[in-house]
Amino acid sequence: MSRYDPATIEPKWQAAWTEAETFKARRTGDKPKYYVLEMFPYPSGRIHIGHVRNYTMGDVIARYKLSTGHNVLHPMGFDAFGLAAENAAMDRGIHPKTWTYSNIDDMVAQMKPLGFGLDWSRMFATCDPEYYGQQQALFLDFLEQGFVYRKNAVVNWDPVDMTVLANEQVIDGKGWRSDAVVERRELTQWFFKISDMAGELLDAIDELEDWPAKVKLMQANWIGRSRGLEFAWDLSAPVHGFDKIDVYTTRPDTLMGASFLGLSPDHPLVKMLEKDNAELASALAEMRKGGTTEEALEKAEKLGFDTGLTVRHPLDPSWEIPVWVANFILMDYGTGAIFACPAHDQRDLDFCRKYDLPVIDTFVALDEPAPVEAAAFVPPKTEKVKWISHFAGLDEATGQEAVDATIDWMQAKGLGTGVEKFRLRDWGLSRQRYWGCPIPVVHCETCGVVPEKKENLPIALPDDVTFDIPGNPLDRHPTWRDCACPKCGAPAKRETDTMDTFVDSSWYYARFTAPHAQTPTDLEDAAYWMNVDQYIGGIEHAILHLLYSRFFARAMIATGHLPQTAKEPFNALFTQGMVTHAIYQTKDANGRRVYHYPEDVTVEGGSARLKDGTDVEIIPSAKMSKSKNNVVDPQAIIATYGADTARWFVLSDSPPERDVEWTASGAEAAHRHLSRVYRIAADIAASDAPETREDDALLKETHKCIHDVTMGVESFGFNAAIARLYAFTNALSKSRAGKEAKTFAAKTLAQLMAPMTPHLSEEIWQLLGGAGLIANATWPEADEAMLVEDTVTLPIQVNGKRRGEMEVPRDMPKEEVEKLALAHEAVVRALDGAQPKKLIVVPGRIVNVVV
RNA sequence: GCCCGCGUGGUGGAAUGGUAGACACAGGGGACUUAAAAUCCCCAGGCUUUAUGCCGUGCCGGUUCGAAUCCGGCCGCGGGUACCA
Repeated sequence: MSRYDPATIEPKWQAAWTEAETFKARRTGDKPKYYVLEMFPYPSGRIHIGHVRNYTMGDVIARYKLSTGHNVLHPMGFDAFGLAAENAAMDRGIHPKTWTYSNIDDMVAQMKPLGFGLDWSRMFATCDPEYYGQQQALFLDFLEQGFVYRKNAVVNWDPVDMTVLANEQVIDGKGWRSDAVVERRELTQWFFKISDMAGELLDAIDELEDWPAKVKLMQANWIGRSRGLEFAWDLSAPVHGFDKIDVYTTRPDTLMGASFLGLSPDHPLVKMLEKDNAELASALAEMRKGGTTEEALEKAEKLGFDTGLTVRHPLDPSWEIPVWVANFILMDYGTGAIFACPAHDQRDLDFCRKYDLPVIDTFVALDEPAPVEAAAFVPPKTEKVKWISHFAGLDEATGQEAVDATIDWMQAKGLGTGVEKFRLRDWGLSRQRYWGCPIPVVHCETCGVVPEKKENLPIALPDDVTFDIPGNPLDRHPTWRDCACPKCGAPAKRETDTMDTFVDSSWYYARFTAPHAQTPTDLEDAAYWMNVDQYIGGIEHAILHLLYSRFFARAMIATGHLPQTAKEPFNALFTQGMVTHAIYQTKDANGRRVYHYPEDVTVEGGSARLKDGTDVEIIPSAKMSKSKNNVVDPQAIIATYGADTARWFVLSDSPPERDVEWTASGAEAAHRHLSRVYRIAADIAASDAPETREDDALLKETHKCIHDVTMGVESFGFNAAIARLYAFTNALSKSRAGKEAKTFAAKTLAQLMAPMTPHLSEEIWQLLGGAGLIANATWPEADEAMLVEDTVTLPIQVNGKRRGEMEVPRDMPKEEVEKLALAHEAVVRALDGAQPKKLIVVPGRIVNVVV
């Protein structure tokens, strides 16, 4: 008898699927469609075990849906623009294009042996001119529709390298290469008007029924709807044409606690003041140091500068408060100006203590009415508090009631306007980099900013660029910028900014429905295949990628590139966990970290050392990263055990949504199990056992297994489904049923395993005389009548603790269960002649006696 | 800092208000074998006075007849934080 030999069978069945075009997506009228999509990978060059896990999950769904009678679309592509290619160019002198396409070739070559049921004919990379040319066409349509505009925005500026840095290139406020302190500098940049859709994007979250609640919550918080009051403070004396300052506050009820008026360093008034105030200018320079991330801004030391100006309190013109510039006030949110109420905001309080500004209580706790000292009093908005003196006449009210009453009161007096605002900012899409999609506009001296003509698309990246000096090579290219103005024909200059790579990934799902169409999409194909029925990806994309995609779908509908029904492009979302692996690190003579490969480290009982005996520090459960040398390469596992073992193992032990720590030992065991399944099937094929009394029991087991595994696959409970398959394999192995019953059981087992271990399943299917490819076979259906047991084991609790159990008919009436339970030895002993205080019977589940 | 998760035996995990530890890994014991590998069978949360016992799901408290599960507060870890993708 032959042994399980994946090296032979895996290429054989892959060839058979290719030959039969099993996974080619087809549009036919007789079947429902199903579109399953995994977030496409960045072509780093090597697939890692996390990719294997991610794509295996998608493949399980795709193959399952194929066998339940769907036309399945399951495509693959590459998110191929981005920083890493430029870094490779700088570090190793390889052209980004060469590097990227060679990485794509390598990754495809590594993915194909895994036997994923993908329609490879639809593959594309976002750096293909065919793709980004259509993206440029989309951009032009968005521009025409008013979804795109230009404005100033801050970037990380490296003053030594004279270049813009990405946030990840800013380390502790310094440039990663130059080590210079980074500054925030303003540039004119392109923006998508996503904020116009903030309310719609927020409200529509409720429609996303099959999205994880945590993702919906994260998006809702990110969009951040708030209701507040916008009102003006009159300057005591007008300056630079300003006679008042508009502020927005979500806590207008604390207006009587105003201590100072704060301006963002980027506020227009501050920019005017800066011009003739050297002291202010130098304070602002200090405030503008450091990166642009929200985290950096939040954690930065709170700095202030007294402008010397004062404003009049809107409710009492004789009350004047000072105007300060404060670095924690964001120009992007509200009006870029606030009033501070230190008694009820910790950040304001810290600021006021630092700069010796007054702290005025406006409300106190009902139970402990103490004035604010070191900690601001910030109760939940739903908690009732006592107001010291409230202008709208409140005595005891919650914060929310006070806010609403204040807004009404201020509006009635004509002092302000209640407004709704969002935290969500417009999407800045300009990148001052080479390796991205060129923004298809032209700068003309007479016509200004002019959109490129569609017939000139794609505006392709030039190949002859170098990366020996920092900055954008498009900026210094001798000829690429030169062009004719599409409007007047005069010599003009191309825009040299390229698009954020999030643009590339915001519509690729739509492009997969017609990857070679001469327009961004083909409406018929899009109408057939959209929406993505199941989207699978990492939780790290919970906000940006998924929100931008939702925006893009709407903008594409508005510009006629998607049907109305594609407003929410992802019907169901599943966020899988990461595969993590310990990092092994030591420090060199200079105290710098040195990372070691797992194979160079001996781990024994929680401590690790190198071959030369050096102690190694173990950092557990870290995200796999090439630079940390902790990436597990699936190639070795596939070479040793085959793709099915790798696929089975990555699904078997952990729930798919959870992070999983990679250990090598499990792969061996997974392979032993698959060999065992093969052996069991081969034994059955070779046997001629007649039918026995055990046939029915095995048949029943088989149907229970069909039911449980189907439920598992439908609900992403892959690990539970696999545990069930282990148990069923054990049952089949021990069963003394006859050949016919066992053949049915083994063929069913092969079918239930097929989404996970497709090659082995095809082999077993063939061995046991199954017709055609198992990939095309109809998914087995459980016979409901076989799933029901006649009796159940009821646990008996006394005071909630398990004290015994009894076997009763499944449908025994409650009264009889009670009678039996009270007669149970353990209950009799516990009662000791007394009456039970309470008797709880949950039919089919449990009995609890309270004594 | 802020937002969102997660935390269960030596290990991965199961159980989503009803028998905590299914199914595996690693470990221990046995069968088969001249021997080994492979295979098959069995054991296995902790404690102790070995029982009809006690403890036990990060920590503290609460709700409930009953909590890993729900609520409140802490601790630890992870993801995101708008130019990594």
